[in-house]
Amino acid sequence: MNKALKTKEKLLDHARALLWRYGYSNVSLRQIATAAGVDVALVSRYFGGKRGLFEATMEGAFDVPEVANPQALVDLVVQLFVSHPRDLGAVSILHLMLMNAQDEEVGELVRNAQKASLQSAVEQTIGDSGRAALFMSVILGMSIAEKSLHLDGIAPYDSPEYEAQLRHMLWASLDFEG
Amino acid sequence: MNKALKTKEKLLDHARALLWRYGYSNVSLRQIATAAGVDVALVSRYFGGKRGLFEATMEGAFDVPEVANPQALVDLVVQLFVSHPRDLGAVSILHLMLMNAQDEEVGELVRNAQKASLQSAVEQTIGDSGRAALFMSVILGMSIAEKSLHLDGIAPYDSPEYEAQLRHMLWASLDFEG
DNA sequence: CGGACAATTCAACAGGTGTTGACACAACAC
DNA sequence: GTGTTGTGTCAACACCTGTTGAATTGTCCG
Repeated sequence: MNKALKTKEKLLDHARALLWRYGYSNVSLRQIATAAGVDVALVSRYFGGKRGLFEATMEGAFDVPEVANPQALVDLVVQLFVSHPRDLGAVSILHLMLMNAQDEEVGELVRNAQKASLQSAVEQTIGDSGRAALFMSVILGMSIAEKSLHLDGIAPYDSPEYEAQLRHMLWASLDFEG
Repeated sequence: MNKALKTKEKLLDHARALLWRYGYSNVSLRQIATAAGVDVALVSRYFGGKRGLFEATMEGAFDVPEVANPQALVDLVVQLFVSHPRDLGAVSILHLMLMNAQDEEVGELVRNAQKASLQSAVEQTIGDSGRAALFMSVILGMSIAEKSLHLDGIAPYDSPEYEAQLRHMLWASLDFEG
């Protein structure tokens, strides 16, 4: 019983790393199983299939700490992306959104989960759903520009320039008067 | 000879519609060929394979009209996304970027083409590569938020609220002082 | 009509996918 | 020890993928 739990978590870890990063349909169960050092068949045995494995990886994925006010929210985002870019947390759920939200098979799952926890939390501390959406769009846009499109003008995550750009755009989103 | 050109273009049209929208690895040649009403084998015969077909669809994809100044650039973007959202142009090359820039097989191709034409054009009219990158990130972020994540707070493309949000964020990107 | 060549269809291929059921091995209960 | 259950391995399945070469149809010229 204990042993099985360990291999389940090994599968979950590598599934998160691969499925989130490269997208649900771009990673095969055999890749995941090989990375985890276990047999492919165990995925279907333990999680009921590929989709079940993916659903399991999303458990609590969008949980977010409570934040008092917009100022603190900006600081938190900056801290997550600039100061601790290596903490899988923020960067990897960004991959989860960017790579899987449009997938035909699991897209709705991702969108609903995001909406239910992350987005509603942001809306709550910002107060307005319009500004909250703009706030999210800044994070998404900056990330896409940097890591997916490799735009030259955007500094790497780890730099003070990136922090300045990110802060500027985040505050701009909060300044919007609808 | 003329007949072949017609079917080539039929293939190209449906390839653009499907590959750009759903991503290179999420669409099969048989889907494209069926949609175009031709045989799968013709893809390899005429374009040398799936990758060749995709490359052909990207010919001139990121070509962009010359724009005099940032003001006109903002107006153009607003016009493309708000006034004429049904014109395939802007929306579909956005899909091209969002769905394929991270693909393992054709990602670099897309990123290079984008960089070579669209991005450099934007940089030229804005004058600063940092602000230009932020400008692009606004478009990307707003699009992802609206069409991929389906954020509630963002109005649909066709509405005056969306135009106000878009204009606000675009100008904010141009206000950045690096 | 007949021939020549372009245009298209068809069947098959090798490889990869998720999933399944039968089997082998371990760990523990009695 | 034997038996039982949890745990993992293996081979095979049906299906889909991109690609290929041979066979077929279509089209225009003499």
